[in-house]
Amino acid sequence: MKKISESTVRRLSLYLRFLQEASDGGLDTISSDELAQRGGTTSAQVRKDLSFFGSFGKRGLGYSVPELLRQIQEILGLSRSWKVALVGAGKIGSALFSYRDFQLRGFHIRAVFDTDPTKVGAAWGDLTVRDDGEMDAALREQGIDMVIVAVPAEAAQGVVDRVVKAGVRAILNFAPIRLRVPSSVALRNVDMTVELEGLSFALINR
Amino acid sequence: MKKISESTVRRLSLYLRFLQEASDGGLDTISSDELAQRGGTTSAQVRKDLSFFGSFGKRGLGYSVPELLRQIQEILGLSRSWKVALVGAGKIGSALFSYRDFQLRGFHIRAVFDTDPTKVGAAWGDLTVRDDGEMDAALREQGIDMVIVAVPAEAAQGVVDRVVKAGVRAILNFAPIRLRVPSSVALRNVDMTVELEGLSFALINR
DNA sequence: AACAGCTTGTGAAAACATTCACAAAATAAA
DNA sequence: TTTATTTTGTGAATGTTTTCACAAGCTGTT
Ligand SMILES: NC(=O)c1ccc[n+]([C@@H]2O[C@H](COP(=O)([O-])OP(=O)(O)OC[C@H]3O[C@@H](n4cnc5c(N)ncnc54)[C@H](O)[C@@H]3O)[C@@H](O)[C@H]2O)c1
Ligand SMILES: NC(=O)c1ccc[n+]([C@@H]2O[C@H](COP(=O)([O-])OP(=O)(O)OC[C@H]3O[C@@H](n4cnc5c(N)ncnc54)[C@H](O)[C@@H]3O)[C@@H](O)[C@H]2O)c1
Repeated sequence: MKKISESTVRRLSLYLRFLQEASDGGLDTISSDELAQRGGTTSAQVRKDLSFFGSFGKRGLGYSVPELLRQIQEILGLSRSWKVALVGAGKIGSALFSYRDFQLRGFHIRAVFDTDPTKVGAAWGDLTVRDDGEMDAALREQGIDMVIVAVPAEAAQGVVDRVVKAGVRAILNFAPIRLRVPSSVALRNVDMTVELEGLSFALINR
Repeated sequence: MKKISESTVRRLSLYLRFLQEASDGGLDTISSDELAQRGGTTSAQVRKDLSFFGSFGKRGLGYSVPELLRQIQEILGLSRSWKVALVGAGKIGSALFSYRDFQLRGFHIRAVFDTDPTKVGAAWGDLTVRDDGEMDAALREQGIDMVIVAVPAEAAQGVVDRVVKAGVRAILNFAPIRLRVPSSVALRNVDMTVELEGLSFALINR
């Protein structure tokens, strides 16, 4: 299969979101142009993005909202549910844990780990925060698909090495550090400092 | 001035971080190749990125760590301090508020707003959570440079319209929605669902 | 059945970003 | 001083992504 760019995948996520809104609004067809306007892109871009995966539209008409919704969910792997573990039960960890949108889209947090004895044992929803030492075995036993890393930067690489060794192949990292992972592991970083610095640059350059 | 790409700016942020580490480690020169390896890029890329802004290195030697540190801070606008307001004193808002890295890099949260009467009036550090109704005037009075939007998606566009009208020209958005802003306003989105969906796509495509 | 009005799907062109490759400059050693 | 070694800065080459532009296909109308 042809290599799909990261920007295409990001845009598919956005299209999916608009389709959901359109669907909630009772709309049943949508054109590439409408999709584009909502996403701040062009209709040609929308069509090109979709064309990597097939032809889902009807000329003269546009796309069937429920049909395209289903197709993009399929493409992105969202028709199944994913088992997620959260490492680091701190401030950002707890915000993420209670974030309903994740559940809603099929990302289910099934385990939470921390090293802090004052946090281990705490009840979080229907889970218990477990000791970090149990992580390696638990990831395998529970068949965890993805790990969210929300530990301090100094601890992050160590955690990730163990996570990778345990066979997990997708990681979402919140620590402000460039993690090293084998190329077989998918890694995304959420780096808020980089975003703020980008804004700073924009402010002084106009 | 030539247009600088967003990827270049992102990488500058990363270089800055490595330079800080190098500086803390007592290193006083660094080569484009060392910088590249830490950032998962190539030495040519590092040199090209820097070349948009000047020549900071010495052939045969590399870059002076403190000098390049200062230069990149200057380029990114980090030699001054920025006044930031936080809108939405919820779970993610409170995590962000207590995030020390922001302060450390010159982003100072100077005001927090919320609509919820049970939150308004609460003491957050040396600030008081203020009523959302006071926001428009306060942004101007305090000379706020940037706003962090951490309100529910439904409320985000409304908040942003007011923020823009109040003259703020940089926004960091956490709500899972595509905000519309005039092109004179810099906008960055932190969209965790998009990242998770990217991981999902990666998992089913190898 | 033919025509008018739209919108898709897609090669080709244009714009943009990364990598290559090497002359130029700096240092240190002979 | 000359030579060997290192690493920058940068045009040119290559690779990637976006935009353009239009034939092909679908619907509804006459
Ligand atoms: N708070 C924010 O808004 C924010 C924003 C952006 C990035 N981050 C980053 O996210 C990470 C967490 O930030 P936070 O504010 O939640 O910090 P925090 O101190 O509140 O939480 C970190 C948690 O990780 C736990 N921990 C430490 N080592 C561990 C290990 N080896 N295994 C498991 N758990 C371990 C700690 O006990 C603590 O509970 C940091 O890297 C931070 O830079 C935070
Ligand atoms: N919690 C997370 O981990 C997380 C992760 C990613 C994105 N987000 C997004 O961040 C936003 C906030 O999420 P949260 O979990 O903190 O929700 P939350 O409900 O805890 O907080 C939202 C806060 O915004 C306030 N608010 C509502 N309308 C407002 C207005 N017009 N002006 C000012 N304040 C207003 C509410 O009173 C509440 O205190 C949401 O858009 C959410 O989708 C949250």
